[in-house]
Amino acid sequence: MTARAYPDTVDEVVSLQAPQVIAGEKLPREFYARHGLEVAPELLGMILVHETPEGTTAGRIVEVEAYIGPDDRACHAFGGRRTRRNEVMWGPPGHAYVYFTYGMHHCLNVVCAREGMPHAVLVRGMEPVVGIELMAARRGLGEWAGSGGHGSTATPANDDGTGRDLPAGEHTRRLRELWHRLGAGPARLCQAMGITLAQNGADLVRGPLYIIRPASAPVTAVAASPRIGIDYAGEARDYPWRFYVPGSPGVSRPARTRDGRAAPGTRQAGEESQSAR
DNA sequence: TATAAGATTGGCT
DNA sequence: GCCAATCTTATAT
Repeated sequence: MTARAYPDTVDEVVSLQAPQVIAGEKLPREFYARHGLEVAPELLGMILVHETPEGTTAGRIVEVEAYIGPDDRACHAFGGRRTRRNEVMWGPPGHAYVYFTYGMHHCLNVVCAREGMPHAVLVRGMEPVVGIELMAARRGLGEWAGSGGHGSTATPANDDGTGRDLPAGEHTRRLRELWHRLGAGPARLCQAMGITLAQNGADLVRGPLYIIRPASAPVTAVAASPRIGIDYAGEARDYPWRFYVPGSPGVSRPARTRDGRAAPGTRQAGEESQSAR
């Protein structure tokens, strides 16, 4: 039983890019001014938007992780550490905490809770909604998403350059893979959205980087798992503070469970369902 | 000033 | 599955 259907046709993708999907209310300060564990799952399905001189990009958030302050060993503010890097976490809610890591990657967090209480939600995965070609260009995948070239419904990855239609299954596989490469993972997402340290501290309630509640396409299923990449965090590594939309191609990787097996609903881009189908 | 590690990704075995 | 890339940040001399 699938919780949500993912695009099988070009038309469905086009409809997902339609303006009404991003027509919605910008999330107010009060939305963010709550405990990180309360905000995190509610961010799933919301639309992250970034307006830049290059153009506007937007994506549907499908994977997040909560980092909840001085007592959370995985949190940058663990132990009450207040540094130049994490300073924004300590400020008022509704701002972007962007940090640079591994010498090349940026990660976006949404600051929650109250000023002086460093909660943040890491945005780890999205499904591209607006500006897919710009995202692809930023990610160095221009040839993947270049304008299709024929027909008014030309969309990313629907064209093999021969002018012929692709088989339906192959089409779906390519779409899932493109979406995965554009939005699955905190650093991929930032690169696609044009988010860098320049956005660190940005006010999500006032500026060109913001999150809206979509007028349609609500999330129908939420799964939880341990957070990714925090083996250093002691027993906190097992806390189920990662939230994601099962089956979405925008989810970065399978859940890690205590016994090391992949959890349900974490199929990767382009994968076919293993079970009933 | 020096050193180690990182809320990752992509390429190769 | 393993490992290099690449450099800011945090922390220890």
